[in-house]
Amino acid sequence: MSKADIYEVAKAAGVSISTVSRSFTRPELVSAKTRRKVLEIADKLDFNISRSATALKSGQTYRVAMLMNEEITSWFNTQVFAGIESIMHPAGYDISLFQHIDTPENRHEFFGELPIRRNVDAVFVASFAIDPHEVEQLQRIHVPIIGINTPSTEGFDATVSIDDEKGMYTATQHLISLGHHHIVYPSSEAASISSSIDSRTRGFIRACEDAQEKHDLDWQVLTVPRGAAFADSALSALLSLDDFPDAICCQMDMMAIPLVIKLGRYGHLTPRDYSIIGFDDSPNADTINLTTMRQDPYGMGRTAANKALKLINNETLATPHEIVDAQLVLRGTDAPYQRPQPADLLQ
Amino acid sequence: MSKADIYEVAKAAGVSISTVSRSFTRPELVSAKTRRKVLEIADKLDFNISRSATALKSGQTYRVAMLMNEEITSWFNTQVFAGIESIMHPAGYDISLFQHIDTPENRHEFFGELPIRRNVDAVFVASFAIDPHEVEQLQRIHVPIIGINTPSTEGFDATVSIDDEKGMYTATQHLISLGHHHIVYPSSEAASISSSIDSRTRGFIRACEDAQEKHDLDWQVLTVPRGAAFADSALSALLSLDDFPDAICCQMDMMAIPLVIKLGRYGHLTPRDYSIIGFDDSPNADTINLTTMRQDPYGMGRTAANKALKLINNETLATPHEIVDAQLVLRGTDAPYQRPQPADLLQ
DNA sequence: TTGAAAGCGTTACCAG
DNA sequence: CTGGTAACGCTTTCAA
Repeated sequence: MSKADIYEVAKAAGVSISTVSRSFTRPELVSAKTRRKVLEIADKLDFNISRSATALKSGQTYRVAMLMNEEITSWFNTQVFAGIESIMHPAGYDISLFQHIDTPENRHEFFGELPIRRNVDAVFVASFAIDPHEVEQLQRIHVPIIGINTPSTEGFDATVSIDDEKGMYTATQHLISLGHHHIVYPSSEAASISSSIDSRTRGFIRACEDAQEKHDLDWQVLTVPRGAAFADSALSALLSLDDFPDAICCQMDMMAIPLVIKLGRYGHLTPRDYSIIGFDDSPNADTINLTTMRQDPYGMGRTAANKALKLINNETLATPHEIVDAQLVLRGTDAPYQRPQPADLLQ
Repeated sequence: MSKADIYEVAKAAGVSISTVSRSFTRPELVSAKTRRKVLEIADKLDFNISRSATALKSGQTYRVAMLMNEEITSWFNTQVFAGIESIMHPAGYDISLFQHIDTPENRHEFFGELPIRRNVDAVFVASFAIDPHEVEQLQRIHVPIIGINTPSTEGFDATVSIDDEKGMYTATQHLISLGHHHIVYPSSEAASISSSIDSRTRGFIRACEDAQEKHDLDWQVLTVPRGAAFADSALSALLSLDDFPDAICCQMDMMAIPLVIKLGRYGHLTPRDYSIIGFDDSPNADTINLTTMRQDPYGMGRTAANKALKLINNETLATPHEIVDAQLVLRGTDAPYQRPQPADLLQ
């Protein structure tokens, strides 16, 4: 009694397979009575339309690919994925995930084989720089390519990006306008391929350079190795500075949050002793009261997905390429500059 | 020149479509020279085997469903998903996600329509209680059903679960053995359907009851409303207690982390003034040095996926149902009980 | 409103 | 090792 096919359903309902098919996919073409009967029998026989067959017949795959740097478990990737999913799933699409597309081996394998060729209806590329050659390769699959936080729009049918550079420029400016002079930017080493992280660094540098003369700044980028312990590396680098800075500008909240907590253990309290600003507004940023630049990767995923749906549907996009700004979220880790006071007076 | 089909490739390569097909899926059956030529031409013509057609032909869908409570963005869900993905993707499967399967509307819709019927090769059910009727419904799709942290193994072909109750029993025992007497368990209200959260509460209660007489305990479960602000609710409930507890036992790290940080602002410092233990070992637990019970949802996802693959392959599982224990991770938020001292002596 | 039949792109059997 | 061909389960004209 298991796995009845469309013929059995048709027979049991006393109709043709055409009618069974229509009862599911174009119910309006079938009389209410027939349809009800068909659906009822189908349910009894555990029957349902096969997506594979539908896909084959229609030429669509009802599947989209999502390429990402690193793991889906990172905050940013999860949020973008969830945003895309929230649009694509109800529209009948599954997401085929390709993680770690930023490692040389995976890149080579992926772009060499192009396993998604003819097997997805659209491709999302989240947050990594694919080089011109790879964009070309991707285009050969002849489906819409949608970028999220890609460094360039070149070769993409649509993109959504936050302006990382401008966002970090704003963050830095905020610290400068609070009167801080000694500003450090702890930065984990750039990935092998340029990513949005680098744009942020540029934003910091540009803001400092622009304000340099007027504000007599002492600023620096403090580069630490990538890896799981990057925040601890930054911490120790910070502590080993001759003068502890009066402001710290962070690449991301995942850098800022551990710093706030652990610097506290070494007697450096924010906002009393220094200001610090993060980037992302990721979980726990509000818990520690972190002032930060907010971005909305979930929303970007939704935007990207909506564009993809239109593109799949052969519609033309009014604005294929969108840039959104990060928002300054003022909380409790920033304060106007105050001349440092002898430690024993602080009690 | 776009989207060549298998016939064009065959013609261009001077072979039959059978050979083209075999060159991709059973290369060992084709001579090296022929294969190389076919692959080369296929690449030139942007051709690749269609998964939809393969799926149709083979009767498999190369798709699995994953049902989850709430959103994929939660730490637990993301980890389980990533674990499943890490096994299923290389094996050629996509994951079709069904979120919020715990809300009445979604449940009704999902189990009524059973949209995955005949459309997935396996179903993963993560961390929610489906009632007996729903298990029955699910079984009607005639594919393996694998549970992750389901409250019962009934109706599942395989399950992996952590023993939430035992884990929390252990956590509670640890606090008791440190000499704490006044222990509070802040708990967000149970979801509409029973989940692993409830097991943890039971573990706490049982541990307290078991130790009650011998240790003269004063324990309580402090229930607060669910929702985004559950940690703040717990915080204020805690602060409004007549006597502040000397130990806090938390449902999960997401409760413990904000509490540690925010209680600090109100002058309650751990481990000086109270011990606190979390559950999960989620991100930032180590940053704040939280003593907690570790679970490994990523690993559970992998285990579940491996079971699924075997089941799909009609193999029998030696141990279909596995239970793993949470591990006590001792860090810095627990200490032996000390009689509270007058506040002014603490400076 | 319904039915018959062709065809979507594979795979697998059977020949050669 | 390679080719011909039927069949997988559906959708979609075209006719009735």
